[in-house]
Amino acid sequence: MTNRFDADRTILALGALAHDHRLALFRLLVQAGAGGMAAGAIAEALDIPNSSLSFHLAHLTRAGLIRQTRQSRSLIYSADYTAMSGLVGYLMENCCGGEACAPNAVCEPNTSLTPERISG
Amino acid sequence: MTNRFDADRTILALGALAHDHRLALFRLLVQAGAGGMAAGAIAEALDIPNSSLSFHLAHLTRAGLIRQTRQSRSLIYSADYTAMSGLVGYLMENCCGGEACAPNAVCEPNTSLTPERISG
DNA sequence: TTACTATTTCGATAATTCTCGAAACGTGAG
DNA sequence: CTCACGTTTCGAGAATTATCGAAATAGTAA
Repeated sequence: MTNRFDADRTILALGALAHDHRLALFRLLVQAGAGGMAAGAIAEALDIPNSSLSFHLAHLTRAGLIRQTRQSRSLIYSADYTAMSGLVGYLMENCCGGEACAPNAVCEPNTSLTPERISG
Repeated sequence: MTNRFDADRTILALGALAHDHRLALFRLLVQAGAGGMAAGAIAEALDIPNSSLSFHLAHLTRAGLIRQTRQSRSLIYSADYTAMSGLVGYLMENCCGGEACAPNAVCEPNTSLTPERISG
C-alpha cells in the first residue's frame, strides 16, 4: 500500500473509519502505539466476537489504515500513522480548494518504540 | 447543528463523505465557495439524476457538512467549512492519544463573500 | 506426529444503503 | 386561479455491508 491518497483511496479510508466498531478499533490501535495489539486482545478489549472483529480488521487493512505482523501464534495489528496523516492531508488539501490552509498534518506516535520507522 | 464533534457525529460525517458522489459533491461546494450552488446546477455538473442527488444532499445535510438556503424557487447548498474543520480536528485530536500533534486545523473559505460569517 | 492455540474463512441471515422514475410539493409568474 | 419550474418524497428493486457460530487454517510446542 502506497502513501498516496487519491479520491478512491480516500473514500476507502473514510468508509473504513465510518463505523463505530472500526473507529473504536482504530483509536484503540492509535493509543496502543507502535507496539500494536494482538487480534485476541483487541476482541476482548472491544467485546466483539472474533469472527466479526476479523472482518473489521480486514476492512481497515484493505484501506491501508492498519498493518499486520506476526509474532509467534498471534497476529499483531498496529495503526499506520502515515496513512492517517495522508488522509487528513488529503481532506485539508481539498477543503480549501487546493490551497493548504493549515500546516501539513504530521502525526507521529508518541511512543518511543518505533523500530521500523527509526531505522528507515 | 452544533459545531461539536463526538464519536457519533464523526461517524456520521465520515460516512457521508465516504461515497464517490457525495465526496465529489462536497468538493464541488467547497470550490463554489460561500455563494453555494442550486440543486439543479449541482445535478447538471455531476450528471446525477435529481432524485438521486436529493438523497445525497439530504445525507450530507444530516451530517452537518452542508447547509441549505432558499433563493426564490431554487434551493442553494453550500459547504460548512466549520464542520469540515471540526471533523479534521477530531481526527487529529485522537490521532496521537489525546494530545494535539499539529496546530488546530483551521479551514476558512478562500472566497471573500461570506455575508453570514462576516457579520456573525 | 499429535495436540493446542490464535485467527481467519465460510455460509447464511439480517440490515442498511443506493438508485431513479413517477408523483407530489412549494414557489413565483401571468 | 392556473400554469410552469425546481426540488423533494415515495416506492420498489438491486447492491452492499454487518453479524456471528461453526469449520478450516496456520503456527507452535511437546
